Amino acid sequence: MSKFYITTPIYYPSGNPHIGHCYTTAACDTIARYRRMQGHEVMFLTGTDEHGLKIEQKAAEAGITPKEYVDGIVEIFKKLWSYMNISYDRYIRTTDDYHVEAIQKIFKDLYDRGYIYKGKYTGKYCTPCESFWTSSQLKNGKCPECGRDVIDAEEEAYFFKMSPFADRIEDLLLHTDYLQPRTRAVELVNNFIKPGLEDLCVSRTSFKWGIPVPFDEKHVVYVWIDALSNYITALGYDNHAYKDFEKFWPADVHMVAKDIMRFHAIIWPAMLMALELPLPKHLAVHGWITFNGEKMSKSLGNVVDPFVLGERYGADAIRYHILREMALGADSDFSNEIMINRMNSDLANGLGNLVSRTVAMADKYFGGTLPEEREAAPVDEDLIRLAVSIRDAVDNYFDETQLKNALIEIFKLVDRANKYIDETTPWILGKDETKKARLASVLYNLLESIRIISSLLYPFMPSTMPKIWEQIGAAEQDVTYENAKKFGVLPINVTVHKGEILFPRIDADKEIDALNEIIKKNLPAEEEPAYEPAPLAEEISIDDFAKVDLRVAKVLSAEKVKKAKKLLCLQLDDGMGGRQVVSGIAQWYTPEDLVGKKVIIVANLKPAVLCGVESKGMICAADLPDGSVVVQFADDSYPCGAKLR
RNA sequence: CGCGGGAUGGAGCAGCUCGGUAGCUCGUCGGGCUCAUAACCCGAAGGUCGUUGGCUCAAAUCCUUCUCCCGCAACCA
Repeated sequence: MSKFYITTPIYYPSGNPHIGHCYTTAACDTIARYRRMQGHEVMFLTGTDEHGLKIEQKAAEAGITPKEYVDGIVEIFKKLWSYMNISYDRYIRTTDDYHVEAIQKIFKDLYDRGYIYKGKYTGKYCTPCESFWTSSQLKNGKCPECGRDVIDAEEEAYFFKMSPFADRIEDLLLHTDYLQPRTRAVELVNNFIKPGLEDLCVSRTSFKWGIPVPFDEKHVVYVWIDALSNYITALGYDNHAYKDFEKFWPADVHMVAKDIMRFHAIIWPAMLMALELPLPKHLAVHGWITFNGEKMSKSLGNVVDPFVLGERYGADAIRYHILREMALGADSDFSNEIMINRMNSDLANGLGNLVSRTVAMADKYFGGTLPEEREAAPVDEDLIRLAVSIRDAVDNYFDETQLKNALIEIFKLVDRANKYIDETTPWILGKDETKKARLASVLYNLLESIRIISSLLYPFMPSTMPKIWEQIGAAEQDVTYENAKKFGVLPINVTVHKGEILFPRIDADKEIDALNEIIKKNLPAEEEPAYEPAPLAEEISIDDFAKVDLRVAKVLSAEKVKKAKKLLCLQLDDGMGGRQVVSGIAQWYTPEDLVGKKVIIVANLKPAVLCGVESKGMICAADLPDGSVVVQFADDSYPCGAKLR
């Protein structure tokens, strides 16, 4: 028996799971179930990445220990997975003892091999938050957490050498089918490999909630090694908790969302190369689920609670919707309208109704049990031909991780079967005693089509398909992968059982109203985030202030900086010969808005180069609560160059 | 000229690798049917396949110009 190892990322439990987590996990679950059906020995791994500063802070806010905090959220993740029928084989938590032990060994191993060395990490540091930020994380040059000033600082840290692996990674991305879809390979290579791979900072001293570096206890292992290694520690690599490493490694598929593609496309292979381990076969990257076109986020107030959706429509309907809607690589928009349309047209009108009408007719005309007499007709052939061909097509799509297309393929048979009913008009046959044999054939062919459909659909909707099997009188041995390619599997005198409606039709208008109601109610966002002015900066003396030279200047001309989204380049008359200033206000002001107006500038600011354009000074403007910026215009009567104090 | 992706009937997408009747889902309109969850089936309307030029007997498909969108990178001094 061949093996198949598939993983979700390990999720960061700094908040409750949302529909995006559901997508990745449901997709992996579907693949895992399909592979099991095919007879592979499957290892399906998911878990949580539980260390780091953010967890430490969240726990502190809640007044509990980090472990207590993550325990609570992990509970919710597991509950959701059980609710969504996720058949994971193993759940790894980075706080598990065996993982901690293994990470320490791996870190030491990499150090001994010479790939990890001690160095200095420099960055922008916010003292009150005790956090380092990269300059791109800063907001308006200030700490993104608290809005206060940051200082240049450095801390001692361990680094992982990336450069030795650059060539091999480039080859992996460009010349193998590791990355699925391949569209982003060139982008990764151009942006990260060609400019030179920077060594990776793999330890921190600025927070405590992590795995201590074994030979230098004031450091904790930073996320890369801690989290990415889960894919091997969960199999027992460098630990004694499990013994499956030899059997399951390398992974067949790591599935991730595009935001963490880079780590899995570059860092993870580099680590494995350093450890001299085989590389995973595929990295399947999917897009984000957007909500009414916007990226899902709590602050936008559009998080759809999977528990709420599941309660209303059932886990299978949600699984179907997200798997049917999402294509590998691309984002897909999630809205209540799209979701309800999909569930109504495919599940209720298409599949559900097909089962319902077929079973109802068998019941009505034959009391539930088909007679053994048969009469074939040419019109049957097309249906049967399609029915036995579906499995191969689905196989191919699974090999390419194209679950959406697999579903489309299966539903072609649903449509074909519904059409077959019209072609054969069983309700007319039913009125003619001499047509009983023909009628039995028609119904049998329909039941067989449904059997094949439901067998192949089982990995997608594992709780509803058994209900269909019950209704069409299929036994467990009838709905195997093997039989999904055969026609004529059900007993000739099969007995159907009328059952509940599988997918109730949803009243779209009412339902959308109801959902909007719920969204509104669930959002504490109603507490209009009162405008919180940024915290007061540190007190300064009059001498400090005297260092700042504020001047009035007139905008002579302005133009957008090419290649920059936010920057305007302004030529100013500062009464001192003129100067050029670049300002990040292009989103809120056009050049015409500014020309001729007078502004206040910080005139003695050290010049800097932004996007290749020199800027001498900065324009004074106010930050608004919604993130926009308002320029402080000066009265036209002020002379250019006038000094403010 | 930073890198990459995209622009196809009202909406959302496929087709483009390897040129040759423009297809699917939803929506709209008309018809059929009555077994079924007001479901199902058939038909119709609706597209100069973003723009310019080119190669070709023939271009949505190959090359070129431009415009606009979206990622990534850079940037609110």
